[in-house]
Amino acid sequence: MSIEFTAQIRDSRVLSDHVVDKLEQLILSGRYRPGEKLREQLLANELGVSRAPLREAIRTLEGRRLLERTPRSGVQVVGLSADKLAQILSTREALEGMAARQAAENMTVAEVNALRQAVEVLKAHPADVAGAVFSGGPDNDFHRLIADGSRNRWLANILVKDVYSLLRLYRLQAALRPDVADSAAEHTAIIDCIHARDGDGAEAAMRKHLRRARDRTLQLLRP
Amino acid sequence: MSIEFTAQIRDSRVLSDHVVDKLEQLILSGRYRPGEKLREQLLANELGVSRAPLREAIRTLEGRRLLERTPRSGVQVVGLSADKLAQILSTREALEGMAARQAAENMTVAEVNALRQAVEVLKAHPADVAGAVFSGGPDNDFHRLIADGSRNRWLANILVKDVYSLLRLYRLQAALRPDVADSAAEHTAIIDCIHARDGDGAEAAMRKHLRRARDRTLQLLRP
DNA sequence: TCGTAATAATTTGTCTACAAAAAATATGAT
DNA sequence: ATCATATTTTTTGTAGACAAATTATTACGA
Repeated sequence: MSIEFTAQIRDSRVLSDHVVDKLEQLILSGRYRPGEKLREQLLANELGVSRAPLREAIRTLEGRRLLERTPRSGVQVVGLSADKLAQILSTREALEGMAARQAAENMTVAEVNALRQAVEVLKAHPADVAGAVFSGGPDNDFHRLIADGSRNRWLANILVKDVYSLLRLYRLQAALRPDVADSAAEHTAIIDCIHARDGDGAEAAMRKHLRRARDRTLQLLRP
Repeated sequence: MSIEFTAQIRDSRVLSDHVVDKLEQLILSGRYRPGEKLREQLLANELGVSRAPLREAIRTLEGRRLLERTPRSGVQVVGLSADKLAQILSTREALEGMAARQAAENMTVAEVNALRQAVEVLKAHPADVAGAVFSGGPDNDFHRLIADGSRNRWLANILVKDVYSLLRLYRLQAALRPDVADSAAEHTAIIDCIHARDGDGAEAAMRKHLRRARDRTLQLLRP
């Protein structure tokens, strides 16, 4: 009975960690809507756990800004607004620009190839993207690969855990979807800079790409 | 000798919120060191609370990356490393650059004046800065004012709650302190751009400032 | 002496119960 | 009928107890 074996079969996570995932999934799938109030006992029953691990999970998701807590009043799914979305998208632009820069410095050749392939998938199956909002989807893949490629776990964590899940919530609720068709050229430009180890160029290209997507999204939202 | 809470238990916040603050303070003051393992029952006794609110507070501080949890093993204060610090400082550069840009777009004239005053305080009392690492201090004021001035609550929250507290931990443990003397000119350059509503310039100046501080810090850490 | 296995002790994870606060409902006065 | 007040009901916050897993300790054998 080796240590590696036991570590593999044993679930290294704990009940409240699973509750975090499940609850996030319930929110991101639309089961609980933005602004909706959650009753702890009901939710605990629905998830088949007691309130203790649920409350811990709530604190975690509160930290990710997916839940909002009003002391002695209750928790609710975060409310959506165009203003808040603008703030998130600006933050994303800053973070992902830096991610692209560091990806250009640190990505392996194999990872760059994986990036190109991700964009090919995007071009080949643009129809899939709409339905893939729930699970992340290929467009998310592209940005996720860059986040990981930055070799900056701190930055990647904020992007993946905090930013992307909230953006998925907006996309679902506002029926927004990334315009993959138009941004194919921009994606390629980003990859080319990363391939050439051009950090400045990669950051600039990524920020231009995200700025354009942000302007377009916000224009759709408040005309 | 237990660290009890005084009279203010009955406000809009809840016990676990106070535990978050108190525990953060214990870590940032050096009472619990980076890498140190925390035993829940002992800590709960010391704080004068039960384990339930303590565990909720732990989840919150885990989200802020100040604590690390190993399921069924325990929680420990986050470990420090030069590599991790480099990641945090790069992330900070990206975020605070964007904050400076948006501050240039959104700050009121009064806020810009407050900013100038903060720099004056910094120039007048450079000696205070070293001892002020624990409580934030005037240098923190400068960056905090810009974060607030960005009018981007999302970005400001990440900076203030996640980034700054961790940087304080590094400064305390590694006996690092910002070189306020040399950076006075850089501070002024940033403010001038903000005053002139020059977003591009403000972001560039802030990033240059932070890049220089980062290089200097990392050089001290691994020569 | 060192490493390994079995046992004991500690610590974490979860549940249930109770107290306190907030929300909902009912009651009464103007 | 409407507003304010008192009550009931619901929901949140905290504590304490128990079960499960990990860590420490001891005993044993090579």
